[in-house]
Amino acid sequence: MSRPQPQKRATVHDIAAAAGMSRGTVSRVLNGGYVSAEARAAIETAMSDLGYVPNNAARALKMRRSQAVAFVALEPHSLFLDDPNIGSIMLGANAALSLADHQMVSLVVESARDTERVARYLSGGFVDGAIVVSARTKDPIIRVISDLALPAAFVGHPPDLDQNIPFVGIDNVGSARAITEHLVTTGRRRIGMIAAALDRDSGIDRLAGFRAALGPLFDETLVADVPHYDYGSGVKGMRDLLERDPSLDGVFAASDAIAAGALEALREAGRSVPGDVGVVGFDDSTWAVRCQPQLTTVHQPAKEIGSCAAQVILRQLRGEHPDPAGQLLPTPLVLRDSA
Amino acid sequence: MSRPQPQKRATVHDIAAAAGMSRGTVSRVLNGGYVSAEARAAIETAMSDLGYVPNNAARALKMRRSQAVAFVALEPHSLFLDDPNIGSIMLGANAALSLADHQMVSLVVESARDTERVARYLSGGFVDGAIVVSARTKDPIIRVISDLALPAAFVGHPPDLDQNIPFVGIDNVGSARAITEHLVTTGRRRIGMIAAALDRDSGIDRLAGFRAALGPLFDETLVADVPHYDYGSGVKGMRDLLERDPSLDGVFAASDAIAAGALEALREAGRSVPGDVGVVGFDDSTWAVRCQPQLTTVHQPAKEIGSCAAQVILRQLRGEHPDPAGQLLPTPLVLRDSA
DNA sequence: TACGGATGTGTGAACGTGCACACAGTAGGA
DNA sequence: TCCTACTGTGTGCACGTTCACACATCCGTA
Repeated sequence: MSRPQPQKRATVHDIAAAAGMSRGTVSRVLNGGYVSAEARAAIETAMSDLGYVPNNAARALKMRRSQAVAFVALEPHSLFLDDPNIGSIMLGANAALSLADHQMVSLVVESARDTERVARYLSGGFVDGAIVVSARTKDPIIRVISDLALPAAFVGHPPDLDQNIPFVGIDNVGSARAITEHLVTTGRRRIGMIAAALDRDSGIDRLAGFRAALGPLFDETLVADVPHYDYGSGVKGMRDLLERDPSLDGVFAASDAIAAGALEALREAGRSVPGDVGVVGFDDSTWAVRCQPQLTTVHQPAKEIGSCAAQVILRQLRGEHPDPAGQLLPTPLVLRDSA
Repeated sequence: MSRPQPQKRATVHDIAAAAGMSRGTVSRVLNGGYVSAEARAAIETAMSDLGYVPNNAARALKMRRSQAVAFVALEPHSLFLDDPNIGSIMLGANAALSLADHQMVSLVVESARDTERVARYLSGGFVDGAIVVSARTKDPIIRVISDLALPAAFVGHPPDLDQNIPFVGIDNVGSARAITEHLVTTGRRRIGMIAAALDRDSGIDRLAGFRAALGPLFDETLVADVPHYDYGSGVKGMRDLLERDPSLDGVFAASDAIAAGALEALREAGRSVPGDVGVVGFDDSTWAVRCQPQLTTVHQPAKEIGSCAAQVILRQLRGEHPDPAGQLLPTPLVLRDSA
């Protein structure tokens, strides 16, 4: 028969008894304090003999600290499958938290059921803070976090985000403007955009930057609106644009994946890149160097974003005020072959 | 000044006092039992008035159950950036756990520091079980799990895995054999393979299947050995193969990403696909439909693998014996344009 | 009337930890 | 001699929850 509780785990009591000491002394060995060399040695051998592992749940209950930070990915379906950045952001955050001896735990929110359960999890004392990625306007998770006053950091921020919740991101407006200007200065005149995710700050801002760069050249009809940052949307968006204006000679795609899809649609329409049409992307993800031709794009410092968000949390845990409420990281242009 | 503990959180005591009831009754409202309608109503209004949220740490301490299951991704650097399957496996596992009202928490192990901390986390009572992805031979995490007798499920299994730890995977040998046979039956005669990750079971088994399918046709010199399942490795591996035998007319790539890289190298060498060379991949990931031509490949049921691993854990938590120690999921061939 | 069962409620203990406190011994200085 | 400081150890309590048990009330029936 299988046993629900396989073997009783050793506790501080057991260690104390085995070493002929009291619980307090065991605790001091673990957490620092005055302990004689013999006592320490006796307790340490007892611990390794009995295979002692401290009980996090009890520690968290007593200390009100779990040494864990949540990494919440909202609506990750498209994120994990199409957006290569999320992985880098996670790894960046994990590396920074790891250095401070905190455990990063990633939570995935796909359904309403998930939302509720994750909200309970966040408020239940299992984590000391939360990094939230890709929150949408009015997400219930946001409410939970601000109600609880849980230390938090948003990666990108939805338009209606509470003012005093810090966020980390990039200057989407400025970067979009810069890369669009690259198209202009290299002689493109009929420039369109495949805009995506217009319900998120990133999508809205990239469109705004595009518009600002073009000024009077901006033409509303040359903006194709697609739902997601993925390859398929790129193919469809590009076909759409070509239909609206066959004389198009420049395209700003809201992501590298979209740009890759656009390249495909252009190839199928018999246009050469960068000869007939200049294409630029956004993200500098693995897509950028896989494409033929390789993409000129905006480098998004995903790893740094992750580690920066982690720092924001750690500062709050130390009781410091998160200095700049919002933090924007630099995004250099990467010039390759597509424009 | 910032306050370390923002506001005192309401406890069952506070709720009981506010509702004029005892803690026991509050607990019964939460967990079921005999409660009168009035008492229930009073307690429920008190709970929403005070914004009560149960403390998971206390519950976990008392119950010895956290209702959380870890999803441990070992050496995820390449996983998250190159392997599109890991995301689907995660989402599949999360969906299944979600249905059973369990929280999936993903842990990332990149460094030795991570290994130790994750081991502590797993043994500390914050999770009831663990799904382990992509374990390598002799990973310390494996030892921790079997020492603790923590309910576990491996996705794929390293060659030296303890016999009684259940795993979920696919029949890499059989699938590789089947897809290679497709090359043979469509008339290819000089068939090479780009083999990857020969330190993992998946890599070893795919090579074995390839060899078995070819029988006497197998030629040791037509196997290019690359370290990872990624695009860049595909490009390099294909160049290598073409150099070894320019008359090659078929290639089995150990992953779709590798196949995509191979297509690139073939294009650069002026070979047509599938005209001159037939190419087949493995995974049926998003790569497969992005390529030109689209890939004939082996469908890997990533989502099902995840949910199956979750089921294995849930069964163990119910005290059932994990019925089949190892479970292999079917992998249909997907015929597209590349061979 | 008395009894057993169903329904409803309160109380004490325990989960495993860390910390405040109490206590004991030693040493140095006024 | 007394006071203080430092080192080393043991004890009680609290963190917030759940569960077993005790108690209380009501009903139907013997």
